[in-house]
Amino acid sequence: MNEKLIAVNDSTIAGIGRLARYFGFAEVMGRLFGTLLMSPEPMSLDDLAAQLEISKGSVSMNMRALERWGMAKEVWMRGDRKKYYAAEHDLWQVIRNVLSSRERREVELALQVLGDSVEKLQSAGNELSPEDRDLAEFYLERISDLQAFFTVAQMALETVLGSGESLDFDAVTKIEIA
Amino acid sequence: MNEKLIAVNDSTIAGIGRLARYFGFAEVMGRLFGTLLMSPEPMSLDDLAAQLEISKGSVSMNMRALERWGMAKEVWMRGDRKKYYAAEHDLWQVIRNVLSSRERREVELALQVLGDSVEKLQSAGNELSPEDRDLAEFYLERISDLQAFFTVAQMALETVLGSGESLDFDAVTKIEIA
DNA sequence: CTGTACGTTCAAAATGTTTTGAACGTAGGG
DNA sequence: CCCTACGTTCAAAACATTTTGAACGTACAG
Repeated sequence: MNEKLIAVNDSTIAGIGRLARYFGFAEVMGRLFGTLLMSPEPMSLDDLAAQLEISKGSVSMNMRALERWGMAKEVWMRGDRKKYYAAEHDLWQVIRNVLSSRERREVELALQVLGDSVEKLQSAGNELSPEDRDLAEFYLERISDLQAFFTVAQMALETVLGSGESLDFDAVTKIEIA
Repeated sequence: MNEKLIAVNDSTIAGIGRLARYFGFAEVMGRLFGTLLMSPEPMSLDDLAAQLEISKGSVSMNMRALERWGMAKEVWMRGDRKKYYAAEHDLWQVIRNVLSSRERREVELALQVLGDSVEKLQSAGNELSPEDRDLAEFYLERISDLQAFFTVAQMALETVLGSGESLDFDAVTKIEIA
């Protein structure tokens, strides 16, 4: 294969590895995804292990993670009992998969915890000393800021998730904050 | 201090620590930020080390990082030679600081690398065998998808960064993709 | 000038994460 | 029914990150 093609392949894979790390995934996972994305043909576990020079065990585990994230799909090759994988190459789909299974949970959890805190502070009511009452007041303000923050995040998220094909930014535009 | 207030303080700080980790920062950094955010008064390094039960060295290093990220500010207390810190409590400001000094660079770098790849592929021109020519074609398609992706990210980023006070989602709405 | 109360630094230790590879399970070909 | 070519698992090893604390520098009070 041509040297320049190899260079392009390498830097793309490295870049996607970097990006994966950025998004909180294992870097190898990103490199596996990148390798598949830059392959015209599906690849077997051994192909992947060979190309990235990592152990087969690692490939196996990371590929299953990629599958769970909806970033790669198994491809059946007739007359071959190896497993072959292909990358989900619609990047918007990938983003939607990740946002919906990970970020959404995270935001909901945060809002949940904040809501609980507000309740707790309100229920603390009159068992508080005067100083503590001021502090509770202060906490409520800060927590309200955090709630506003996560609520906007949630709206943006749901808007992106609700968008079809390639990301529809017109819809995102409709979000407003009080 | 009232038990419920302590519980709220703790869970908020833990949550912000978690969030920090999510954003690729050290968790302690997040807890330091959270501690300051939930404190009505600025706090000294020793205060912070005591409250979080971590070493002073760690506090010192992490606070400087927080300062660099524009997430905390030094506050001068007259008649005291300790350093006091307060959190930047405008969360939109914090987000803008982070996006502008970190994500922006990242996106620009990615687009840079992708552009270089396109050039390289085009310059590879006729030194390619027929198979390699097909592969180059394929690479160009995939890279073009990546470019589209990062370009939208860049637009979204710049729009958020250009927004004033609290995030203006109307502006974000204006972004469209081809 | 001296002592003290601080902040900073950084090497070593503790801790956490990733990677490996050998052991194992399994299905399908012969 | 065995043998082989695979995929999976997981404990141990390699590696990376974070935390600590002792050593150090500095500035200020007395």
